[in-house]
Parts: sequence; structure tokens; C-alpha cells
Amino acid sequence: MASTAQPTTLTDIEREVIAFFVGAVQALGLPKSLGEIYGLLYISPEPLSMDEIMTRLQISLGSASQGLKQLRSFNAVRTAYKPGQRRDYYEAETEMRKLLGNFLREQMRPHLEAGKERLDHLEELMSASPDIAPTQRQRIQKLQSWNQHADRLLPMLNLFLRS
Amino acid sequence: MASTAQPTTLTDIEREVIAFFVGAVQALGLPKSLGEIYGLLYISPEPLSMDEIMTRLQISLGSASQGLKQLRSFNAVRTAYKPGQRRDYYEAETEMRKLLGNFLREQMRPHLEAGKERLDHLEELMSASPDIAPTQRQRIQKLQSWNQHADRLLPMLNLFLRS
DNA sequence: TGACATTTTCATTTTATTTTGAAATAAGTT
DNA sequence: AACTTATTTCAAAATAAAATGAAAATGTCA
Repeated sequence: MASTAQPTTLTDIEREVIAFFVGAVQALGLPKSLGEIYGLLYISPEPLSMDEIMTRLQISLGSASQGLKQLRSFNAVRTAYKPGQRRDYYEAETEMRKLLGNFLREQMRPHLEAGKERLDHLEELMSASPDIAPTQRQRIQKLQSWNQHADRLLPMLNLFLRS
Repeated sequence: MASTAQPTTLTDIEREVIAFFVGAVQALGLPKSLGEIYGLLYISPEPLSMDEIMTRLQISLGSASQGLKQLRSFNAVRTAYKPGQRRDYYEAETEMRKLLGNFLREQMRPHLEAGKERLDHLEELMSASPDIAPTQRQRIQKLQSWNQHADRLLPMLNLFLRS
């Protein structure tokens, strides 16, 4: 029964919370293991050591280490200081706003910037090609104007997350 | 030079537009070939046949067919009727609003729904476990309340796309 | 410092995704 | 109908991504 679960066993509830986050990270195109680790930490009342994460999720040392690293990289997880303890303990950032905000900042922005550079380059190419088809010119302009919209999107999302 | 490109060759501009969309679809976790096909159609002044898509992008028959299928599935591409022509011609939906709107509807919604079901299930599990740790109960409630926020996000994005 | 515990790194293996192309299907023409 | 052209499907191959675990690096304590 769930109430006397072994340390290496997950309760139904834990399993379901983990599944929830696995689905979420997969929707964002991130590896499943990130969802597992985050989910476990999210539902855990206490910070967990890497060792506990490994045994409870049945994942390898490397996965655990790399997963935690990535999760810390966008502040989804932080190390919790436990006095007199040698090993590190990890806990989840449970504030969804911060979580999503950080994620957008770290993962989306680079793509947007890369896109902007490409559009700048297109601008140059277009000036250098006076013979370009009018339709093509229009389409590129459309892209450029839309990119400016996109710039407003991120701030707006942040506003939403603050609400 | 670019201005005298062979039919099977891409101009610098075309290449750059395609690269732009490849980046975009990859940011969304979709296969590169979708970006290539869409990009080519986007910058093409005329609808293209599958054959032209294959030869210009140097991709296989299967990729072209499957890629177009997927792109049509969320209305990023449609077939353009050309009278008296045997083969199908494809053109891009150039309205970014529709494009993004369709994408969110098709790809995001299912994930959100799956998440909602999981949360409902958690609700049940929680009622069945009176002995659950208070922290865990709180965390699950947090998840549920946040999920309601998420419901408001999609409509808001649509609003934005309309602006 | 030396012994031990813990975490990180990284080459290899495993797994999952994407692409390919040949065969099957469909659609049009004579 | 037979023939041709175009498209879809799908099993196999190629590629890409993720997980593994042993070795290296780092950190801690006596």
C-alpha cells in the first residue's frame, strides 16, 4: 500500500505528478528525464540528494547529474543547503511564474535573436538584388514586420505571468 | 551568380528565408524538413509542385510527401488549384496569425487537455489518501490553480495574434 | 595530506526520430 | 481498360538525441 512505500518506490500520487511534468516538458521539446527529476522534486516535501533521485527514479548517475545541471541552468531547481551534510540536496522552484519566465528567457530568446540576425541579413541581400521579384520583396517585408510583433510578445507573456 | 540561378538552385535570398523558417520550426521542436518546405513555399511567388519541391530542396519523395501532409494538417500549406494541371500545386499560408493560431490549437491544446486529466486524476488520488503529507497536498493544489491560469493563456495569445 | 564521498564529464551504447526509396494506391488520359 | 503520371505508405537505413557508467575531478573530513 502507498502509505508504507519503500524508499525506492513511488506512490501513485508521486507517479502522477511526475507524469504531469513529463508531459509538460515534452510539450516544450525537452527530454523526458528533466520532467521526471523536476516532478519528483516538486512533489517531495523535502529536498533530495542526487542519490535518492537516482534510486527512486531508477535513472543513471549521469542522467541525474546532467538533468540536474540543466534544470539548474534555468533555475527550475536549486541546491538547498543542509547544515552538517556532505552531499548536495536539491529542491524544485515551485513558483510557476518564475519557472516559465526563466524558461522563456533562456530557451526562446536565443532563437528570436538568431531570427533577427537572419532578417537583417535578408535586408542586405535584398538591397543587393534590385531584380528580386516583387512578391518576394513583399514576403520578406511581411516577415520583418511580423518579427517586430514577436518582440512585443515576450514582454506580454511576462505581464501575464505576473498576473 | 544568384540572378541567373538554375531551376534546381536556390538563390541566396531563398536560402536565407528557408534557414529562417528552419530555425523557427526547430525552436518549436518540429523536424527541419518542415521548415525547409514551408520556407521554400513561403518565398516562392508561385505555387510549387511536389516534384519541384523535391528537386529544389534535394529531399526525397517520401519526405516531401510526408512533410506536406503534416504542414497541411495544421493549415500551414494548402493546395492551390491550377486549372488544366494534373499534379497538385502547393502554396504557403503567409498569414502569420493564422499560422501560429492553428499551430497552438493543434499542437498545444492536446497537451493542455492531457494535463488537465492528470490533475483530475490527482484530485481523486488525493481524496483517497487522507494521510498524504500537507506539503504534497499544497503543491498539488498549486498545480491545479496554476492550470486554470494556463487556460486563460491561449485565449490571450489569440488576442495578441489578432492585434 | 591521505582516505573517502560526491559530483561532473565524456566516450560508448541505447533509444527515438527522421529520411529514404521502392511498392502500393490513386487519379487522369487516350 | 490499359497506360501514364502523381501521391501516399511503410519497412529499412541513416541520423540525431538521450541514457549509461566508468574514469576524472572536486570537495570534505580526520
